[in-house]
This record gives sequence, structure tokens and C-alpha cells, in this order.
Amino acid sequence: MSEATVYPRADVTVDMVVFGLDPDHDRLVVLLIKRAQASQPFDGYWALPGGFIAMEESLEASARRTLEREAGLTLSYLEQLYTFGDPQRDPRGRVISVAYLGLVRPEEVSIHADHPATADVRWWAVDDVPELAFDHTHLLETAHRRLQTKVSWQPIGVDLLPEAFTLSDLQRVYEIILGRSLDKRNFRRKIMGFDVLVPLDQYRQDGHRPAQLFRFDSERYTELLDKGLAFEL
Amino acid sequence: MSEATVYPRADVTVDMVVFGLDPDHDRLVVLLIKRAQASQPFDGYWALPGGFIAMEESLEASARRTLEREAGLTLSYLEQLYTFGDPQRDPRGRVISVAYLGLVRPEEVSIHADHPATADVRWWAVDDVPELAFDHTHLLETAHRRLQTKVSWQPIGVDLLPEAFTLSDLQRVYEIILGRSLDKRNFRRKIMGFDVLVPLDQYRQDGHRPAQLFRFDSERYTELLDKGLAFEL
DNA sequence: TCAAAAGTGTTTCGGGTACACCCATGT
DNA sequence: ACATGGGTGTACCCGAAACACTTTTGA
Repeated sequence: MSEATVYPRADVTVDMVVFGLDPDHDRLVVLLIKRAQASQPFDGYWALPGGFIAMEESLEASARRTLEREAGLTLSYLEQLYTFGDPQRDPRGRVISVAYLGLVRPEEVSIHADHPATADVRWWAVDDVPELAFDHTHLLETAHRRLQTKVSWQPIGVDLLPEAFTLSDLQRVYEIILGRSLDKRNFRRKIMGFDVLVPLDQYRQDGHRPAQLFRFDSERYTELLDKGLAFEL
Repeated sequence: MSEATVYPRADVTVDMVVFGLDPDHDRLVVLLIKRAQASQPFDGYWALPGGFIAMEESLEASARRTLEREAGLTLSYLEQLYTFGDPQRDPRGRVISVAYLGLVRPEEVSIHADHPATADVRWWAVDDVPELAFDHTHLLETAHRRLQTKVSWQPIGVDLLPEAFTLSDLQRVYEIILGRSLDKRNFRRKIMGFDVLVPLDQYRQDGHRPAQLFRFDSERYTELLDKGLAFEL
């Protein structure tokens, strides 16, 4: 509620916790950026991608732009996570960070999968990240928890998969995120009961019995929500 | 992630959505402040209490201080709600608002219950608030929804009541917040099953059969959470 | 004695969970 | 023929929801 103000102002940044799936589809990965050797503090540390907000754009637009600029990525899902404003979180001064949680499809993950050892932008397995700059380890943990709870009442698992996917793919996503195995029959019954997956006229052929491919029907999902029906697990 | 920066900076404020209970214990109320007639824009409109963050204090501390300063209130519950950063939300310039959701006990509500018609700080029934300044109607709706969902999996209903309360008091709180009536026997069984209410050696006498008073045992509740047990409804 | 709120158990129903076998394909 | 993942149905159990009467007090 600013009257013409004389208050000193904090910097406002957006930090991004972007999750994807390993090419092997068996681990959750997160996008990190290596800070330049010359940039004090935390030089050489890995950190979450982020950047200053622009004056004329919304926070969400800042989030998407930042990611486009720093990693050339397009998100399939984006939600605001939390705002971190501890006065000590950045040693250089008061920086308030609005953190966002993002998800990408596998095509996007492959963008930085090339030279993992040397590149300064790369995907890291979530349970094997190095020590991060600033309070970013804390942000990452917060995002991971949020993903785990959210996935069980919103079908955001599909945003980690290609447009067309099999039920086993989807189950694997849930198992990876939740960190426990699920019963195949119960999972299928549950998911199909929501009536938000539509079968395609395609099957995946991979040396075994072909698997039915589905796509997520987001209109149907919106209908469901409006009707007050809850997606659960 | 600021390097020594040349970016223009946005203002950062904290806006507070503080809920309480009507003295009659039958409505949810929210604290509003009337903007001075001279303060463009939205002069004379009612608005949520709020203020600029101080450079050396945390966001949460800013929230509590703001409320203390503008209304002399002490909160029994406080949580970050969401950060609103639409470039157009304040016509005077870029203002990013970190919104907080707060709850107060009935003693605090009575502070501004005196001369409701004339005072410039007063409690309003949530489903009867006037048109608010800025995007505050939107903030209020967001907070109200959050309260409704949160109350069903965290026992924050107790933060709207005095230290000592009866089971009927607590049930009424839930009914007011959720907007529907609950079965008395099921409610009691459920609540007592969590083992977080301890009976006091006191009864409330109000012209009818005396009612057992309880207090909320927050240590026990923390234990529960650690054991992974979930409070539900 | 009446009005008003406090307090108390049992039955029913539905969803969650556990569980094992056959099918289609490629090698 | 065999290995690999795809696909399907049923029984049990527990927690949620529905439901009505007795008790205690003040007026």
C-alpha cells in the first residue's frame, strides 16, 4: 500500500525449481546452473536458475522468461511455491525470492543431457544434488515436498510425460515421486475412474506386448473440478 | 540472485487477511481498514491492513508488526498465503504484495468491536464485505478458500477460540468455516480420536447443562505429525 | 415442567487395499 | 520356448456417514 514512498527497497527475484524425468524414466531430476567462478559469493556452486523480475511483467511471466533465457526450456506446468524473504538469505543484501515450481516433459530434459560433466547447465538427480548456493537446498526440499503432496490430489504427473503415454509410464511417475510402489490394478482402476485419460488409436511397441497409449484430457479435468469432484491419489 | 544491480526495483508490501469470530460466535469476520479520504487512489475504500516490509526483518515479522501497528492485534496463527505481483494491481506503480493469512482469538476481535459504524478499523462479516480497494477482494477470496481447505487437515480451528473451549464451540467453528452442518457424534468421536484435546477441570455454566472445557495440546499435535499421523476433517 | 444445550453407540455403506494369473510380443 | 512387460476381477476390512434418545441445568 505505497503512498509516494521513501522506504529503501529490496530486490525481488524469481527462483525456479524445475523437475523432470531422467531419460531412463527412473529418477526425478532438477535443473541446476553453475555459478561463474568469478561471481562472489558461492562462486562455482550450483544453484537454482533465477533472475530479477522485470517491472512490466507478472511474476509468472518472469518465471517463464527466466527459464527460457537461462536454459531454453518450456514448462508444461508452473505454480507459485513460496516467497522466501529472510534478511540473511543473500549475503549481499536484501533479496526477496518468489520461488516457483515447474515441470517439463522429457523432450525438454534432453536439451541439457548432452555433456553433463562439463556443461554449466544440467539436470541432477534430486536425491543426489550437490550442496547448493544460498538457501537453495531449502527451496529444493520445499518444492520436492510440495510436489509429493500435490501429485496425490492433482493429476500433474502427466506434465512430466510426453503427450502420449501408457498407464505404466504414468504409474512409474507416481512411484518415483512418491517414493513407494503402487499396486498396478488399483492404480489403473483409480485413474481410469476419473475419466480424464482418453485412449489413442496407437500402441507402443517396444519388444513386448504393445501398450495402449493415452493422452490427458484437460477440459474433462476442468469439468470435474467444477463439479466438485476431487482427484485423489 | 543479485549481482550488484541496476534493475529498477518494485515495492514489496505485506497484506494481511485476518479472520476472527463474531462475538455471537456465528459468523466469520475479517479485519478491514478504511483508507483516508485524501489518499488516492481508492480514497475512502475499505482495504486489508498492510504495509511495507522493513529491510532488516523477515516477512513474517513484517506481517506481525504491521498488524500490531495498524490494529493493535496479536495473532494466534499466521501463514503465508500467496504473493501477488500483477503489474497492474496498484495504479501507482509496481507493488508486489506478500499476502498472509492470520487468525485471532475472540479477545482480539473485541478490540475493534466498539463503535463499528464510525471507526476506520473494524471487523466485517466475511460474506458481507463492501467492495475493497486494489485487488483485495481477490486476496480475501483466496484466503477464505485456503482457510476452508486447511481447516480440514490441520486443527487450526482452535486458533479462533479462547484457550479453553467446549466441543460445541469447536464444532461451531468448523461449521462456520466450512459452511455446512456436521454430525455432533461423528465430530466428537473424530476429534477426540486424535487425542490432542485435554479436558480441563472446568465446566462452562450458561443456563443449561454444564459443558466440559478443553484446551488444545500443541505438543501432542506436533508428536502426531512427526509420527506421520494425519489430522483429517 | 419445560426449554435448551450436553452427551453418548450402533449399523450401514463405500472405497481402499491386498492379491495371482493370462496375454501379446520379440528374440 | 522363454523372457518381459501389459492387462484384468474379487474378497476383505476399515473408516465415514447416518441416525435418536437421555441428562443436566436454569427459568
